[in-house]
Parts: sequence; C-alpha cells; structure tokens
Amino acid sequence: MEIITAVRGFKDILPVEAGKWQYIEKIAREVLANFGFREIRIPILEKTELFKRSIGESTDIVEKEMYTFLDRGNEYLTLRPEATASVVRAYLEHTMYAQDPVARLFTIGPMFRRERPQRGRYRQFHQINAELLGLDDPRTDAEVILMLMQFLMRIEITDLRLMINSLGCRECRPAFRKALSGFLVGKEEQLCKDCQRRLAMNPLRVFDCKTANCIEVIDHAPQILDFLCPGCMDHFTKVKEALAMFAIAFEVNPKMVRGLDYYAKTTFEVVTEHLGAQNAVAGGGRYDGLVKDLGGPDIPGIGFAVGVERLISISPFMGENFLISPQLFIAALGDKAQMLAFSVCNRLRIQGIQTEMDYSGKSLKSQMKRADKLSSRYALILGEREIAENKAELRDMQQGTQETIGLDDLENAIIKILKGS
RNA sequence: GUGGGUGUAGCUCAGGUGGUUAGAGUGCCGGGUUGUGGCCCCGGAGGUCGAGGGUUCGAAUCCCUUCACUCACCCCA
Repeated sequence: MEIITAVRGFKDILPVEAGKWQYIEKIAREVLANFGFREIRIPILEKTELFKRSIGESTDIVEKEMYTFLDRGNEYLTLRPEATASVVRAYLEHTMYAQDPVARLFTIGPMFRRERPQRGRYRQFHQINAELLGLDDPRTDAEVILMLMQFLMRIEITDLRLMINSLGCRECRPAFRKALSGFLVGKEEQLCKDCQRRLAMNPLRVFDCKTANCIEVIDHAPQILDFLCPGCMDHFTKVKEALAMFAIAFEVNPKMVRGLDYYAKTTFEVVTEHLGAQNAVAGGGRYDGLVKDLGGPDIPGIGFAVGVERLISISPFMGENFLISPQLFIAALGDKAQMLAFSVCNRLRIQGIQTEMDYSGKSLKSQMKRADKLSSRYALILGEREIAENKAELRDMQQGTQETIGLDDLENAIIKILKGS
C-alpha cells in the first residue's frame, strides 16, 4: 500500500530541526517581552472577507495566493495568509481599545499561501508577528524597527539590509496616485499585462513589477516621497532621526511599495543577499486606517512579520546540534537488573535527571553502542554480577572512566555525581 | 500560474552506444572482545530501478503518458 505523504508545500519540522525553532522563539519572546509586547493567540482560519477588506482586493495575496474554500455552512473561509488582519480583528472583537487603546501584541504561528513552493517559500510557513496599536508617534515606528533589528542581532543574523520608505497617508497619496496615473498615460502599451491591469486598480503596484520594460518606465516616474504632505514628511523625518539615534543603518527606497493595501506612512523591509529572489526576511509598516476600515474606531497601528523558515536558513547556527541527549543511559543485563533499571530510570527522571534505558535485553556491547549513539554523558552498567555484589558501574562516556557505586542509595549517588559534572 | 532539472537501498549517489544474480559509500543489525561505546576488520538484512503503457528475444537504460519532488520567474515571510 502506498503511504500518504504531506500536502505539497507543507513541511514536517523534525526533531533535529525543532530545537532551532525553540531557540529562535525563545529569543523572540525575550526581546518582545523587553519591549512590552504580550502574546495573543489567534485562529488560523478566518472569514475570507477579513482578508479581502484588509489586505486589499487587488493584491497578489488576495487575487491568487489565498487558501480559500467554502465550508459546510456555505461560508467562505481562508487559512490566514498573514497575521495583522486577525490581530486587528481580535483587538476589535474584544474591544481591547476600551480598556486601553494602546496594545502591544505579538503572535507566532503558521501562515498559508497557495503558491508554487521553492527554496525559502512554502505553502505553510511561519511568522513571528508584532503589532503595536494605538500610537502614531514616529518614535514608535523606530521603536518597532529597533526591536526587530535587536531580535535579528540576538540570533546573530548578519549581512542584512534595512530598507524604509513612506507611502504617505490618505491626504497625500491621492495626489501622488493621480500624478503617477498621469505619468503612465500613453505608456500603457509599454507595460506588461499585469501592470496594465494594475493601472486601474492600484497604479502604485507597478513599482513592484520586475519586468524590464516596466522597470524602465517606472524609473522616471514621480516618487511618493516628493508628494508627502507636511505631516507625513515630518513623520518620516522623525522616524529616520530616531533610527539614527540607535545607529541603525537603513536605506531609503522610494520604490518599495509593498504588497498589502493597508500600509500607510512608514514601511520597511529587511532583506538578505543569501536567499535569491526570496530575499525578504522580515517586513512591515504602519497601518493607520486599517482599524477603522475593519469597522472600529480610528486607531493607528504599526507592525512587522519575520519569516521563521528564512531566518533559520540564514542563521549561523544551522549546523549546530540542538537535539537533546540523555545524561544517563542504563544498560541492564538479566531480568533482575532490567527490573531494577526500570525503577531507577523512572525515579531519576522524576527527580529531573534525563535518563534512558535499554529494554531489548541485548548484549552489553549493543547497549553501550546505543548509549553512545544517544550521546549519553554517563552509562550505568547493571548486570547480574553487580546485582549479586550489591553494586553498579557508572561509566563516564566522555572520559572513558568508570567507578563502582553501591546499590543502597544508588539514586542519590548518581545525582550527586551527575550534578558535579 | 509560466519555464527548467531530477526520480535507482533509510540517506547521498554510481550504473558509456539496451544483455542475464542492479552496485558503492553511509546508516541499520550481528560478530571479532564468553560483560564495556567511539577507531579498525568481517558478515548480514534492506531495492515494485516513481507509476502506467509501448518498442525489443531482452529495458534501470530507448519512446510516449502520468505523477512526485526540486529550482527559477511573478510576488512575498
């Protein structure tokens, strides 16, 4: 019979990998906590409408990348392609703003996009997500970016570039959009098919296109930064100043428009050289207006997402062994010894010593091999001879030395020796 | 969605122009050490050659179809 395999683009994280994930999540939680962020756990399934309204109908995500299906209740549901929409939904649904309009929230978990999988891009992937709601001070933009960079530094990721831009607000973006549309009039036939379609829906997205012709056309186009209203201009300047205070290197990239419609003012992206076209390790931005668009009060917000798979693939501790290994392995020969081993093994576990034993009753040699394979620090040899003499041999597998200990008070003696090493 | 690459042992891969029992390394199991891991030596188990069809006396090898995986592109984490 044929075995059933995982769904395309969905990956198992095996024990050899899982340790890295735990490590990254641990550091993330530490850094987030230091900046006052609290965990929120949200569902992975939402009503499709949530993403259409927040991310935008004409975005690539909504147009062609969502895992959407009709459930039995005749309702369209979607496996979340990103977390911000859900966090904002929860913030509104529980009227968190009534208690305190300022919320610093983070969530870690899987996201889903139905794309063709390749290196650094999976259909189920994982993000660490931070959202700061209720503040629009430009210093908070810098603070969130600082936190992100601090996190990346803590896990020793280097060779990264931080790119920032401002997309303006509802005041200034229409003027820019109009200017851009005006600029593109008469140049439609030079653009690719996708961009011709984007023109009507969202001309800003032409900046995203990688088609040679489109790049050439857009190269001379007006730039958003020249159209910022005084408020947005001031905001952007203060963000840059605040970043400079912490010596965070950044590049202003006026062509970075990002793929989600809800961004306004500050946007940013952290990219690496090591992942080819899948170069974005983290990305985010301000989304003043999103909360209102989702039916809530006019509350500002800013956040980012870090791609965990991409992080791990460029992290320097890739080759390190995160597998746990036992402190003690008990090799037992004979029925009596096996019974005693079973008892000692589990008693030590209860007392906090990571202990393994062999149940196969095979030769001492093969049991020792197993102790070695598991990289156990110590091995306890418990044979018929030892039992008869009321003792056991404790072998230090690293040193290759061993000592005899009495069976009376065996556990305490082992604990004492193990704690000492 | 579009284009390329690859499918042979658990894993990494060999197998000129078709030829009989399909190999290596590694891993696994056992032995060399009547009760002591790693290094070394010896032995063993393990394969519908991705699947289906075709050509042929004969196909892992040639042809067709299909599936899977993978890489790249668009876009993004």
